[in-house]
Amino acid sequence: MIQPRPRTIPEATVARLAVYLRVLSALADAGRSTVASGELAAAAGVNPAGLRKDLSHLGPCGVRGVGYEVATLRDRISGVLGVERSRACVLVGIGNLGSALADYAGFGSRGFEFVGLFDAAPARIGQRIGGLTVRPIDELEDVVTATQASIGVITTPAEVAQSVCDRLADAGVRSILNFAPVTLAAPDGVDVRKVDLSVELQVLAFVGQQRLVGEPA
Amino acid sequence: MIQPRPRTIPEATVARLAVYLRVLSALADAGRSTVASGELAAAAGVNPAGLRKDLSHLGPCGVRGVGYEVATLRDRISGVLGVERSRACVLVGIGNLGSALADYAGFGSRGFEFVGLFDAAPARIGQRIGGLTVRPIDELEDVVTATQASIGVITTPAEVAQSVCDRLADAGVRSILNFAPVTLAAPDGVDVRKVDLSVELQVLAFVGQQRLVGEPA
DNA sequence: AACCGCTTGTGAACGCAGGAACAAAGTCGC
DNA sequence: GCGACTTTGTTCCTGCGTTCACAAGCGGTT
Repeated sequence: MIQPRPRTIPEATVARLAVYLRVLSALADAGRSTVASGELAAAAGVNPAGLRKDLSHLGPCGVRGVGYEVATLRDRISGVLGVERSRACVLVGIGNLGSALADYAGFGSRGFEFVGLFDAAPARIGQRIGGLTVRPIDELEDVVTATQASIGVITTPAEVAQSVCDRLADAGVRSILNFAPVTLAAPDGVDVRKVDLSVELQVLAFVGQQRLVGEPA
Repeated sequence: MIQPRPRTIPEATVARLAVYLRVLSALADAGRSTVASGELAAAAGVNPAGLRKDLSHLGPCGVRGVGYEVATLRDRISGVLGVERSRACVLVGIGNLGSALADYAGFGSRGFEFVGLFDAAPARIGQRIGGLTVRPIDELEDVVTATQASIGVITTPAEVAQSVCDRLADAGVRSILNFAPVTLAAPDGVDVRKVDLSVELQVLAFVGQQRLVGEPA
């Protein structure tokens, strides 16, 4: 399976492809067979021209004058994003947020499978969430090794996030999604991505108040 | 209180300011009095020059040859972000994720106060989370009006997110943070910001697999 | 009092993402 | 069979964000 296309896809495009994929799945379930870029862009909340440019990274996959075939495009994006391959993930920190992620059915249909839930609190160990049992943090390395998990999710308190990150990296995890409100340092070859819920809220509030000042109309 | 500075601050800068604020608070708690841009940038995970440019939007607030005074800079950023003003927020959808947000103490210290938790499921109504009682969704409009809440957070299932968004907007909420995996439409004047956890995971996985292909070393 | 080292703040160049406009291509109607 | 319409794929351009590099300024030292 050769790849004659430019092998790099911008990160912003990848994020939008995931959104398109969700919309296309909904359209397919609704029985739609084709869709034009304008409609798809409206459903995804983006500009039609930008959408077509995003799709052009996958090579030609539409029919001029008609639009895109829903099922075909969905499968094409699935293939590029690697949805059909199952990826083993471990999740550390089973508080409310960790429970929410472990319980979220949406991950399974996107190729992500949690193979281990870990926490340090004895009270949480043994809980069953989303078909898995919470295990003590000491077993982290063993599980990562045994399952070849490549993705780790950190939903611990900030104080222990760095040590968890170090242990994940040492155990061989190459991609880490961090929800703890700290900036993590990781060795080269390990990609850390941060999601900070309070920062999102802060930005939202700021643009809101700035709009009031800018447009006192 | 005049503002001779350019009154627009880039959104990307605002997001980083929130991160700097957190780091500065930690430094202040640790007893540090001054900090240089290099150290602060390392702690925040950004480029030193970019950090200085970000701070330049607030006007001069450092001392050349020395660095930044921790407490002063912290207070300056707090003022710009409006942390000290309390903002009333409502949260709709008290599942695992909603509970995690309602329970997260970090919001209170950033100027965000939840004044209403809502859910449609009778089983959840009456639960107490983070000092508040979950109320039926029917009371949403009344609470928003009474508290003048300006921020709404949606953590409902995707199917009902749009209707909740409509009701929030009608009730007068101007800023909405959406965690449901759908793209919401809102009238002009209402700012919707989306956080999609599965998209984050998807992007993380993609760059991880792309790195393997790109650098087979 | 003058020098030196350190750090900030800013100006310029680079690269990238986003938007608009246009040509290619395929389908539908006559 | 031919023309016109629709929609894609691409190209150009504009603006923003990021990075590098340097001048300005302050404290400490002699």
